[in-house]
Amino acid sequence: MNNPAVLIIDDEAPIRRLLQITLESNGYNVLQAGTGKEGTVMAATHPPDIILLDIGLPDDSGHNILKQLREWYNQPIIILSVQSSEEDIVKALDAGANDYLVKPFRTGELLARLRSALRKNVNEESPQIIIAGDLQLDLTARIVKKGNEPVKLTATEYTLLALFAKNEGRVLTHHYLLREVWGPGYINQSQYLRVFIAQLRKKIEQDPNRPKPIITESGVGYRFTAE
Amino acid sequence: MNNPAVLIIDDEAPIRRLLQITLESNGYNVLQAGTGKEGTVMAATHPPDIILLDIGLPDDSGHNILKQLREWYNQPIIILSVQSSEEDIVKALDAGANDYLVKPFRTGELLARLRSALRKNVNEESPQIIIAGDLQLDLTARIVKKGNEPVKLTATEYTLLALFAKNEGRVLTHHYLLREVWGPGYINQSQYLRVFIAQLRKKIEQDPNRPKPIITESGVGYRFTAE
DNA sequence: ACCTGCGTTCAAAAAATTTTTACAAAATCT
DNA sequence: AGATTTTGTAAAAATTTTTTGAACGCAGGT
Repeated sequence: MNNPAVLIIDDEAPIRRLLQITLESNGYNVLQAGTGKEGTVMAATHPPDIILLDIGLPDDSGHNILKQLREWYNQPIIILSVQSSEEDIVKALDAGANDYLVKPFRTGELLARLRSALRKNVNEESPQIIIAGDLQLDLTARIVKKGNEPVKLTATEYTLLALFAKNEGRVLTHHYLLREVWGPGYINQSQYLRVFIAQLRKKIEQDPNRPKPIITESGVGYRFTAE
Repeated sequence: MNNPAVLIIDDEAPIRRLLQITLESNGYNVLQAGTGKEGTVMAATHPPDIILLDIGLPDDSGHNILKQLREWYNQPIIILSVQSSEEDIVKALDAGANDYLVKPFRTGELLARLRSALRKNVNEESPQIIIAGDLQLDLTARIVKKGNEPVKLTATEYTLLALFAKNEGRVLTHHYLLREVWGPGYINQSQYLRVFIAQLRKKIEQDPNRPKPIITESGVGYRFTAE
């Protein structure tokens, strides 16, 4: 991964600044938020590769923010907290946190735990080239070919298709697709989805005899299949 | 995951025993090894879902064992250690450990970190697949296959079948099915149920010689059976 | 200022699904 | 066995969802 993006959610500006310096000098792109609300918005608009969340924020209990984030955010979340009680730690981990560091923490350890949390996700992203019928997706190069002809896709179309390719065979709900492609604020705009599915189909659809690669699951969502 | 298997590699028998009792009473299957060598062999012969590795063993530096395990073992490894120096922690995490707990650790925290480490693997893989005769339900992908042919189900039909599959062998009352599938306001619309049971049967019914998978319990409800 | 490409919105047509209705078949009770 | 209740099936009507075409507006480039 090139320059992973880290979102820091912490109400103490000095700590944010310290973290920013440390992280940036170690090759991370740093985003910051001073409140939980700001943090959830930023996570939605610029989804980072990992979140550092300080529990004990002014505008909302950090646990609520964690819960809120976990409803849709699937990347690692590391908790930073002055609370060292077992109860706090267990609560946060069971709410979906991946790790919990007690403040004051050691910089080297934080960096190591960041690397550890990010490592897994790298391993998961296995085949970067996906074949589906006569379709060929190169997710790293962002190139789509049908047969041997390159297919020209717009940004949104590509995001949508890539999402399908990464979840081949699985049904993706309208809800999920809208949130991933357009953002959490668009989960009711199913019309967008319909229009773009139609456009995608027009561009990537194969011989009429073959089964179509994007299957409609009426009332539920869509499924992309390689068969 | 049903009863995840945990491998404890620790040279102190009392600690192993303590861990065993704690873990078993929390629904884990426990494997034990008193030396690093024994541990690597056991991990290879009975691959556990997660490993608890005490660094500081007699026959080999724990770090070497960690490195050795990581050459092929992809499940989470949590380090337990009396060493709390930053150097040790960073070294272990960078060698592939997923977490690092300093002894003496708190039991609740250990359990929470176990859950956290296992959670990811559950989410990422292990599709929940239920087999019933020649029927195959993939509850995560929302796919139903009969033999090798995919079966096309509507949203309601699928909800109903998934409910049956999750309660295989159990009688589900009309009342219950109507409430779960259509909602609490529909518990008297038994006609809906009849129609959809008929449609489901038409789609998933097997060879006429086989017993039918959806059994009518007259006056009570229906039962789905895998045999 | 004028294109052009892209994303969004709207609306009507088409398709799929659910609900309703009516009646046949089966099971249960007396 | 006969009556009664419960269940199964088919087809229609009603509703929902999807597809499709067209048009609008914004932003970047010329």
